[in-house]
Amino acid sequence: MARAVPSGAPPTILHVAAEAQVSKSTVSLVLQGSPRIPEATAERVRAAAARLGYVYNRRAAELRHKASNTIGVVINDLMNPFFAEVLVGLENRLVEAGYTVLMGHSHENLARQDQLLRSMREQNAAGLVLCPALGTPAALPRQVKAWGIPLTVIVRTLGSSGYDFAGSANAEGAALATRHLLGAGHRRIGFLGGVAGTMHAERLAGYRQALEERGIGFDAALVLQAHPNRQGGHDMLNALLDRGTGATAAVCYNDITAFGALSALGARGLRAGHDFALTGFDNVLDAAHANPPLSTVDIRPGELGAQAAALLLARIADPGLARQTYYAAPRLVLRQSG
Amino acid sequence: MARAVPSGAPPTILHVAAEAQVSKSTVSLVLQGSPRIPEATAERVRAAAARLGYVYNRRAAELRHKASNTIGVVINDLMNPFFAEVLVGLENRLVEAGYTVLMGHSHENLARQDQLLRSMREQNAAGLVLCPALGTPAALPRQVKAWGIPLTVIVRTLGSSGYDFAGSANAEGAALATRHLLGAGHRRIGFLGGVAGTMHAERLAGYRQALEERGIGFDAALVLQAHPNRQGGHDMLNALLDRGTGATAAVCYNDITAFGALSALGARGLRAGHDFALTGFDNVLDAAHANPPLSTVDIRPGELGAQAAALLLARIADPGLARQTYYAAPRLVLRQSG
DNA sequence: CTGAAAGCGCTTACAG
DNA sequence: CTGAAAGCGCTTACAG
Repeated sequence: MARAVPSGAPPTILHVAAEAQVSKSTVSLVLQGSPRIPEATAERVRAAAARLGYVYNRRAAELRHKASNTIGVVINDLMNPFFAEVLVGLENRLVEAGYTVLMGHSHENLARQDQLLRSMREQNAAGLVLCPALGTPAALPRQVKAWGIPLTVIVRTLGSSGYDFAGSANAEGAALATRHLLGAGHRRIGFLGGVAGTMHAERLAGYRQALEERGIGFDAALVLQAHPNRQGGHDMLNALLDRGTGATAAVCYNDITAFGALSALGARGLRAGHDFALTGFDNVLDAAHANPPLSTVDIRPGELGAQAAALLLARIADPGLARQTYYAAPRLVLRQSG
Repeated sequence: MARAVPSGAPPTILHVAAEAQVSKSTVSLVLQGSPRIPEATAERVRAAAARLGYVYNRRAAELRHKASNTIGVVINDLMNPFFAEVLVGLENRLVEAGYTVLMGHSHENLARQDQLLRSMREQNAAGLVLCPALGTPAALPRQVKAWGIPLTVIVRTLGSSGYDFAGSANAEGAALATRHLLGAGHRRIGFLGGVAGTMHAERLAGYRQALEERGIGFDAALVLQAHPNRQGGHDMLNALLDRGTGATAAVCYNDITAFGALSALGARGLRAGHDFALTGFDNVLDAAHANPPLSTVDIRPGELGAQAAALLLARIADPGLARQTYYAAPRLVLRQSG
């Protein structure tokens, strides 16, 4: 049925109008689903559009309409499954709401992050979601606000106000994990942490608080820091054991750090949950099938992404809203590792 | 220094032209970096633009210019780190080339995939890269071609011609892994496979071929199938052992399947590389820090993504090109699991 | 209920 | 080397 377009160029609403014998205004109205057009006319227009293989030109519409159905999201590290899960939850909600998503990966690189944000601005994004790269200046949200683009910051904070935020209750989560280990009888518990600019300080504070509740002194020798990835977790666990700290358990900064620690334990012929106890943070999909399955603090990464999308959508709908935040309530998931 | 825009509306090239005392054509030319404008004038224009906080409106430019600097990529399953790594490689190359990427996640859902592709078309994407959801009709590339949009298919094939493709040499890779296990003395080797529509058949063929080279009969009881994820790998390994097939090793469809198998082994008190040998396929980042570290077939996921981007960019530059393909050459990476 | 006209912010020949 | 004019494909008042 597809008929060749007269000139070979893609058909526009003008062609559709001619085909359906109406004016182009009518076509435009039909395309927008306006109730002002009687169903019979609308049907004729839609049939004509289908016959010509017409494709709506969203950029033209947006230029005229001064709207945008595009949302930009820039993520710092997709190599961490936590962020991949957050992104999927985010994308899903945004697509359901009729948006299309511009995605960028900063690789924790500030220059790249800037480039990405700037190009999304040129693309006229209706909103931006940012998981800030390490070292992102706290003034960034203000800058984006000055651009007139709604912004939701996720996971990592950037100062304590001036932007909508979706993340997790970090101190509370780490305290949960620590209390669990304490309850299992451990007294020398390591903290395999992250680096400055991440949620390291908050999670460490939760660990400390749980210790204090039990009247157990804080021992800095039990706290390690590294880039919170598999290699970092691997190295920190080895350092913890090599240091002779007498640790029998460790709270890990996040799940992938714990995976690295699991691997280091295995290489030493030790089995988590038996010879040493380990907890993670995030509850990524992989945690359930780690070897052994990882006990962790569940903050539902996908849901976190979906909530971030919801905050942004609400802000776009009503820019006057008060500051919005979402903090995932942590829940301990016990498996075999500790 | 930022000066308020007269009317409160964002400045356009007209404002910049007025500010710099030139015509808007000149501004446009300067913005495009045309050599026709003398440096002194260009500098004046750039200064004026900066003063006004001017932002280039790419949609308007593209509408007029009939170009697009946007590329759509739709991925079937970001929960598999393999695809996340491919996406990162892809995105990186595309951004370096000056494009901005529209990203969609199909979740292996055909209707969603269609919706995503359609909306990227409306956004006027300059090109598309697709990792097809399970069950994608082989006619899809033809359809996209009819839209006039360059397409690169990745990882999974869709018929054997009519589109550019970036993937891996699957039979060869699986044969490599199988030969290694054979060389280590294993004779009863399981194949923990995927499902139809994935690369299952190709990888199984490689496994079979390696067996035949050694004159070892193919035993269907050693071949299992499941969704190629952690749970699938976990279940297949248990089934393989419960079946009493006498298997002492297994070639896994991909790395995450192997991770699931590693977990199942651990739950049985068995250690891969010692009590049972296991190989993966992909060499995702996690493989190096699995417990124990996973021997696998490296197909360099990030590079695969970058190559896919290169194919698409070449096709955009010259639509007349002959069919292009990239098959990652598999390389065996030996670690502790087998 | 539908049409003619203006205009969104750019680029691109075409003059001069 | 720079300016005036037309136009990309839409939407939006405004008439009728």
